[in-house]
Amino acid sequence: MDANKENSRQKILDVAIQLFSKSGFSNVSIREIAAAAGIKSASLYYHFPNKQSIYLAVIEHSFSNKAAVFTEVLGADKTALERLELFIYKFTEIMSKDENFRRLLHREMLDGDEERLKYMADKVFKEQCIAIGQLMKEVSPECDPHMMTISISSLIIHHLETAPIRKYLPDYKPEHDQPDYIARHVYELLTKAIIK
Amino acid sequence: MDANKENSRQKILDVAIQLFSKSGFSNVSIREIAAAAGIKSASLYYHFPNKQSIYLAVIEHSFSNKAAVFTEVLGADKTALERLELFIYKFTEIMSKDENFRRLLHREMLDGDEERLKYMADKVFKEQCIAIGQLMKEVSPECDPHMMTISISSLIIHHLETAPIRKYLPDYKPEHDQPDYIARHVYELLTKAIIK
DNA sequence: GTCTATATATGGATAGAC
DNA sequence: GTCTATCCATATATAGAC
Repeated sequence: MDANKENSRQKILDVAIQLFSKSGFSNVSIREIAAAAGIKSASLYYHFPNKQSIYLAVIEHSFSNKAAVFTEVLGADKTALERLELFIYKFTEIMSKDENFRRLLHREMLDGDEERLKYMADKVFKEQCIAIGQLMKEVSPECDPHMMTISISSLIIHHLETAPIRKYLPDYKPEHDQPDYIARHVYELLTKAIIK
Repeated sequence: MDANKENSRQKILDVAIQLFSKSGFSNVSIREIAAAAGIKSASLYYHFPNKQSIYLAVIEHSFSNKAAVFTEVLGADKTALERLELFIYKFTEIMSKDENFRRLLHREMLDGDEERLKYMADKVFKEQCIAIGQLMKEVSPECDPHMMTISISSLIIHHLETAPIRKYLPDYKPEHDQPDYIARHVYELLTKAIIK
């Protein structure tokens, strides 16, 4: 039946995102994906023409709908500074939960070709970047919106992404891994100068 | 002669760091490394027992001597704030020049096992983290030294590392890629609150 | 130290039955 | 839609000559 076709396709994508996120494109075999999806590798070729197309479907599926999440927060009926705070907390929370997305993003930054990077820029980031840039100019008119936007996302993503190594670094405390702690740190870093 | 042995070994490491940095461990073949080093793949096994050992040698070679570079800057006879500024500019400049190191680091964060992450923490970062943490407490006694240290390095590394995609993002200007511009942005972000 | 030749394994992909 | 069987390319690694 038709339901099986969609079921299998979805199952393949579900296991593939996990595997690709964990190990990267070339460290995941067709056989591995098929086994995790509960079918034989030949059957997988009924749903996708080749390995590359699975990966691209994973990227597209994983990156779509990310842009829309923050539109609400960034357009809320609050002061600019309140919206900034809200965005930082929301962004940290969402990024903290979606490790697959974070790692795929990370991998694409290293190995994505020009076409894929442009796709990500246009379809995943552009809309939010404009909104955050706008917000930053409201908060601080003379700032560089491009640099500030990158800085904010960098701070949040990097604190989350460095968790595996930070625990071996000086002054580490378990609460450093908690989304709210990270969000607070980032918000205060932006709004309070370290010198009085 | 003995010189040839060391020459070949060094040549292999030199080409291997470039290839591993560019494509990652599993996307580089022994044949590729051998060809780039000007020998046949069988000859490569005279110098290294297997592919993994080449990679580990590359990591060790590439990551050693990184820790010492900043000791001078961080120990300079200046005010804490001046040392912070000096460190940020120096760190940005060095990271900007050594793309191989940056990308290997990036890859290790994704794929490094516990042992390699611990090695990196101890041998590459620990010493500097302590120095920067100390410096930050001098500049701002009530700050969280662990979070501040990660934040500073994140900001710098991420601005450099996102260069390939930033050019497709809103408000991008070519000077955003220049080390001095990035360093200035980071220093001002830390020292000037975005709200007055 | 470097070579040629080759053993051996694994992975992507296809053919054709059910 | 999924299977079994198989082709073919590529990769790591070894054997043994020079």
